[in-house]
Amino acid sequence: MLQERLLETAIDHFGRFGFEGASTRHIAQASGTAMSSITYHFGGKQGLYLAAADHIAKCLSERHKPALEGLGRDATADAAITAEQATERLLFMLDTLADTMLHPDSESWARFIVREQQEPTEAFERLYRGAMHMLLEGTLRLMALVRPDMTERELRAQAALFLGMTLVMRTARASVTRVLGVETISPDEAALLHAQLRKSALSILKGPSA
Amino acid sequence: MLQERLLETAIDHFGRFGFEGASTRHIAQASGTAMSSITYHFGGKQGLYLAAADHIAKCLSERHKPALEGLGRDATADAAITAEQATERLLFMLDTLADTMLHPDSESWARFIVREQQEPTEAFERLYRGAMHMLLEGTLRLMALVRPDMTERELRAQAALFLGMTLVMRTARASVTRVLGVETISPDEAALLHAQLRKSALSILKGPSA
DNA sequence: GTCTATACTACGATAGAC
DNA sequence: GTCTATCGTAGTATAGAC
Repeated sequence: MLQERLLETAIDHFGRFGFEGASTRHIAQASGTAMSSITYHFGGKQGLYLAAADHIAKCLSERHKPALEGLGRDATADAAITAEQATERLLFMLDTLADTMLHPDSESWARFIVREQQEPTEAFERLYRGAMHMLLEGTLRLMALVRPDMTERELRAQAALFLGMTLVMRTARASVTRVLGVETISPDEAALLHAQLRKSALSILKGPSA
Repeated sequence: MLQERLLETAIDHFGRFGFEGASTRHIAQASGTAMSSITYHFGGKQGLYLAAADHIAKCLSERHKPALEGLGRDATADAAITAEQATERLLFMLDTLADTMLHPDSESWARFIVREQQEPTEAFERLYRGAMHMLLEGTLRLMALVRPDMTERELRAQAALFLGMTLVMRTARASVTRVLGVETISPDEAALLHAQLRKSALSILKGPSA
């Protein structure tokens, strides 16, 4: 499908070269079509950019659906979850997120998203509403069940730090490979990062061992 | 000084628009000079880009000098540090790094660096050698003193996660402000993030409370 | 729907005046 | 050292053929 092909090429090019640096000519050529197809299907460069953001949001939310299943539909359902269950679900969600960050697919998404994080445009709004919001609020709900002693503010700050521990595997990939002393992240290193993330999250969730 | 002005404008523009998207014309104009000054002083667009990376590395390493003082000069000096002292120094280093991430100066640096992390070029090499290497290896040295039970591999993975918890304040700023429910990070939110980072780091360093 | 052809603007590099 | 002027290339958008 031509539109799909254009979208995926667009995500790659916009992520690599930025909005201004990317060229509709190159995107069209790499998708095996003429530049004017972009005008026809997406209305222009800007339209293609926003459509690319929507596409990423859809892929991301698809990927994390299992980890969010049945969460936040209503307060009574959430209240039935025990602290132990919430902890296990939280670890599963972090695992899923880490999987995404270590998965090759996320490379082009990340380049796109990271740019939007630094200099948010309307595309970030679409990414947030389309995928991130669900993920963050789900995490918060679970954290509140595990740590009823923490204030809402503390929970939100901690959620940001949890996010950082997983995002770093993608957003600072070059530094992570250096500190691990490897060229690329092999399944071995992926397992190591997963395990260390799990241990750290558990330590944090259990709180300071007075 | 013209060169300094050009460098700072260059960091801002390259960070915002990427290497291809940035325009030497605009950089020169915003610095109040002619485009050919860039050719004269830096040899061209590429030369300016690399000089910008060096400039960031210098600023970064200057900023974290106090936290790294007297570390890693020789093994005997490090061995004299107790676990408690090492913990305190590690927390101080994380605090300093978080300060940098929350400081306005790091906004333009971050845009530049984050691009290089995704798609490393020679500029990343300069950033790493000029600043990041020192910081990461110093962190590792201290972590090894606090947790002699952890393997080298585990320590390195954990260092990456620590890095993530601080970097997120800058690299995913747009998401962090959303999850905190604020427009910008005020001193209040900065203090909250600092405190939560400290608590989390301590929990991780103490290990699972069996 | 998809292509080619074209209009217009902006890019980086460089030569030469001062 | 810093400027203006110019060259060749490449960008987006658009009109019109098929």
